[in-house]
Amino acid sequence: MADIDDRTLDPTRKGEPRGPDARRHVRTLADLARLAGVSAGTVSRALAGKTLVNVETRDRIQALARHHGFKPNQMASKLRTGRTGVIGVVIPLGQDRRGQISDPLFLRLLGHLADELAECGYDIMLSRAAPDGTADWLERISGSGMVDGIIVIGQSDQADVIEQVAHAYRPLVVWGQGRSGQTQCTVGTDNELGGRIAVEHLLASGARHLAFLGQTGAIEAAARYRGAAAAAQSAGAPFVHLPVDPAGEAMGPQIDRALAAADLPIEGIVAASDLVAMAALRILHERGRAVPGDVRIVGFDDLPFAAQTTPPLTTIRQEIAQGARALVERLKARIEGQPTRSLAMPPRIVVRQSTRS
Amino acid sequence: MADIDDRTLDPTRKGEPRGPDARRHVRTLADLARLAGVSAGTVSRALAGKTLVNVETRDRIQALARHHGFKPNQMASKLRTGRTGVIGVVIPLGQDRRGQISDPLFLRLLGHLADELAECGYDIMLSRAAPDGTADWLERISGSGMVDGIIVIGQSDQADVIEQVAHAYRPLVVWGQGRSGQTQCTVGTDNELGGRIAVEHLLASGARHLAFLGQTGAIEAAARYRGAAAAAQSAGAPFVHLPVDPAGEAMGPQIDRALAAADLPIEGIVAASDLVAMAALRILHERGRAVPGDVRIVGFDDLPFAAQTTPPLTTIRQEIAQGARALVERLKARIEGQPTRSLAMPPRIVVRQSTRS
DNA sequence: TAAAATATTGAAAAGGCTTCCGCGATGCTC
DNA sequence: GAGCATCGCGGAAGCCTTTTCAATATTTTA
Repeated sequence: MADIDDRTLDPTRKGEPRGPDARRHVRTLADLARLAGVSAGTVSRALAGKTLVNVETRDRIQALARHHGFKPNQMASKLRTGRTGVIGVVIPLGQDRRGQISDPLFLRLLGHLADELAECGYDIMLSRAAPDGTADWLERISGSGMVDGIIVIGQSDQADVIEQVAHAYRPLVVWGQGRSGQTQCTVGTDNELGGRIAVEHLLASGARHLAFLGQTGAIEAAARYRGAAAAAQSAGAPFVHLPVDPAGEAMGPQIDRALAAADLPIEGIVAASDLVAMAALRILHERGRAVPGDVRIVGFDDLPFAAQTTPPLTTIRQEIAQGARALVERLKARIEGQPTRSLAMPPRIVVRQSTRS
Repeated sequence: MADIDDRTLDPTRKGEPRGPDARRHVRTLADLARLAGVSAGTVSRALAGKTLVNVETRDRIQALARHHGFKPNQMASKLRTGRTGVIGVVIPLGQDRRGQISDPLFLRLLGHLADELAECGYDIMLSRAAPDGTADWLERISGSGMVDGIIVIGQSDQADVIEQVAHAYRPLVVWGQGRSGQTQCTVGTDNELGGRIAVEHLLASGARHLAFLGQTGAIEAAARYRGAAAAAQSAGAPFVHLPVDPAGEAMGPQIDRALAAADLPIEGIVAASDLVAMAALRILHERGRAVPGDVRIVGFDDLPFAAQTTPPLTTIRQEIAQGARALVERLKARIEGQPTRSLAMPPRIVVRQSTRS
């Protein structure tokens, strides 16, 4: 560990943390009001840009505030108005993944949400919640007046808890697989359709003996599997499930074993995610099976790296930018008390070399 | 777009949003105090778990609060105590990347920060800031009493602005490349050392004609290049710079051109990031150049997919989990007014097949 | 020119919580 | 049994804004 020269401790600035030239006496509206020779109320109105103040006093006060680097205390403001301007974004951690937000898709969705919410003036309060069996992880956020609304990214295994909270707390939207008859408003990809599209594409490209690679514990992966299996069945194509753990180090050997265990020579693979597909590409290459020559592979998500695999990966693309927009739009509607409908976005297949012969 | 059945609009719950059985009269401490037959102060102490209240009244009040689903209003609490329990995490967007947090390393670091901060009871306020030439994007957050401290992820091209704010606002730490003589406290990888390690590894594995692949606009990438170039020079090995754009769609063709343009047969490549390295692997494979046989490649970051490329990628690993811990630890120290030192973590090379002959 | 309307501003009341201060009541010491 | 420390709790001040409400000052209208 190399230490870098650091002059953080400036002895001349020991007591009060004050600005460059001691103009930091201004901490509250009242301070600024005194300086401007008006009342606190007027300052408040002026800084809020209200028209009820004389234009020139307003400009004068704003200039003064800028000069002193004064920003009204947000906590007081939020308390008074009852509006926080903050949206809680919470990612429930399933019991399997311990203490680490790992899903790259969620992370990217978060990035898009940050854009969308910033666009309409909201700040984001991020919580990675470790469900503990009760609904407390969610109610801690919804019930404390900290946020104006909540976006839950991924239900994990907490769909029931979320549903329960959604009954009493309206400004709440969820990214994930929707279920019919639910109260909560979900936005997500139609995973079942995605699985079907993948299988149909494989069949059309000439593959007949198919496999689904990856675990189906998550509700989304299960839907993908269902769709794929249904499509294979209706085409009369053989279809097996090869479960491998997407997170662990051992994914390589697992895929290896799974492929070896299949008693048919697999010709087409639907992977539960791009990362699984990528690992499969590598394993197959190492075993000397050509892609797409011997085996074709379809991934899921279309993360940025999917275009850079060897060979580039055909994949079922989730439109997360669009999803983020839909989530925010619905949340805003719900905050205003309007009704919303859940949305299952149809995925789109992006065909690259891994299925092109 | 398929619509899912949604019973969100329950006509029986039109007016006040109240809980299942109308026990939602409890909105404030005073309400609960009335119910419990004590004063508001006592309720406050009881819910805070203070020892100044009788154990049995405390338990009684806590049970009552739980039963009514009451959580103290955070805004009021924060206003009163002056402590927000919130850390601002801000990612400045350089002018090049327009409106999208894209760097997967930053996103992963964010995940680790979420873990670390949750650990010590902090919430995260996430801001993706679009710098506008002034320091306002940062002061908006630091100056408004919204957060107890700030973590900046990646300086982008705002190092000077950050430095300026750091003079007046102490609870601020930065992820990124440190510079000597700075006031701000940075934690980051020693990128220069990383570049050097990569080149030394390539040289040791027998490659002599080397190239650095990727742009050096970002301060971190520039340091990697510097280290690599210095190591190559001191070994007397030929070294060229092939700039390609890491973000755009056109990276493939760019790499193609860059490799074709080099007048020497490149034997070893240091990539600016894993994603660039991955694209290079693909291009080389398509052109029939064997990795590691003809060319060896070293990536940078060690993102999860680096282990799954074909062949698996040797890469300079950034210890971001450790980095997140260091950031939070330093931030806590600074919040308490203690001095801190910047930290440049030595990276570690992870050797995989892409450099193993 | 008087009356009414408008434009600005000040004073003060929330908003919900935390915490200092102080008062009874209880337990202890000698 | 008197004096003293402790305990448990109620009362009230204060955190800093926003937003009425009312009061002046300025115009406009009749």
